[in-house]
Amino acid sequence: MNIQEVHQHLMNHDIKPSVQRVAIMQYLLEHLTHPTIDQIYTDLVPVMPTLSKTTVYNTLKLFYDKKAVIALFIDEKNVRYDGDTSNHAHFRCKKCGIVRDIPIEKTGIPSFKDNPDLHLEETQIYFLGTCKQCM
Amino acid sequence: MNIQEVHQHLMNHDIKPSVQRVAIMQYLLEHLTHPTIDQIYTDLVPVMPTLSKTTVYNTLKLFYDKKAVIALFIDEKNVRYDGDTSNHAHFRCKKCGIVRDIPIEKTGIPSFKDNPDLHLEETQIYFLGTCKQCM
DNA sequence: TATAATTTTGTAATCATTTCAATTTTGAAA
DNA sequence: TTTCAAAATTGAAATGATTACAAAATTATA
Repeated sequence: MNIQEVHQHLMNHDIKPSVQRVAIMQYLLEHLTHPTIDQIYTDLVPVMPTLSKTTVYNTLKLFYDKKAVIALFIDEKNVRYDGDTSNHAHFRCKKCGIVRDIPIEKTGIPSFKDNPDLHLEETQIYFLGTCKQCM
Repeated sequence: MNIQEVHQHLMNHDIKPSVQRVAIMQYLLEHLTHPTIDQIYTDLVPVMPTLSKTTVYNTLKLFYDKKAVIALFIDEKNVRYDGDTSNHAHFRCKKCGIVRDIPIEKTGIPSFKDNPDLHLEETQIYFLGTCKQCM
């Protein structure tokens, strides 16, 4: 996705684009590997040397609040982010830590109809176990 | 649940009982409020003054590894624990932070049949949103 | 009882995240 | 273009959860 498209993508989510925001969103859209803040920062600093880690934190909080990214709490160590906001689940291998996407059939998603006293904003489905390589 | 029953409960999970382990498990079984390590420690120290927070960490890691408790990563701040290991989901209010149990109809649980290259150990379903009080 | 293994404890270290004030950038108005 | 205010970025310091580790205490075993 080129810069203009990322720019527009941010605008669509009511986020004022800046050089840093575009770079971070572009990174997320091109790296669907559920990176942590540190991974994003470490990968972007070489091409954007003035980038501050605080900016990465600020920016991802903003993206999350605007629902432009998914925040994954699947890992107790650090939060991971996913630029793919479509409906899907995640699997984490307890041994090597890798996080994989798991497609969810629409019928497989737990419903929330019977809780009128709770306003649902997001549903997170995590599978934990062992991947083939670690078995 | 009395001490003998908690003792047996630990044995059933292949956990060697100790005074601390029994106290912590009893606390978890009697407080299904998804407490954090700090909450458990703070509540138990008055009745067990020599208790160390490290012991609470060690013990809950052990319980989790033995699948005697559920660990909730629903909160990016800290891990929460649930002595109820039966199949259920959780809701967290983004405003006040309260974590509630959500019963899940068996049919509502996403299946994992189509992933023979992944060994599934646990499924976590989190709903995030706003509770009635905060609306 | 003596000894070994396990568990508990407290301190110090680690590391992700937040706070905060200063600096820089942006955008609008003159 | 210049000026000014608001917004965004930055870096350093603080916070707070968790882990590492070694000593002390407890428990199990010979």
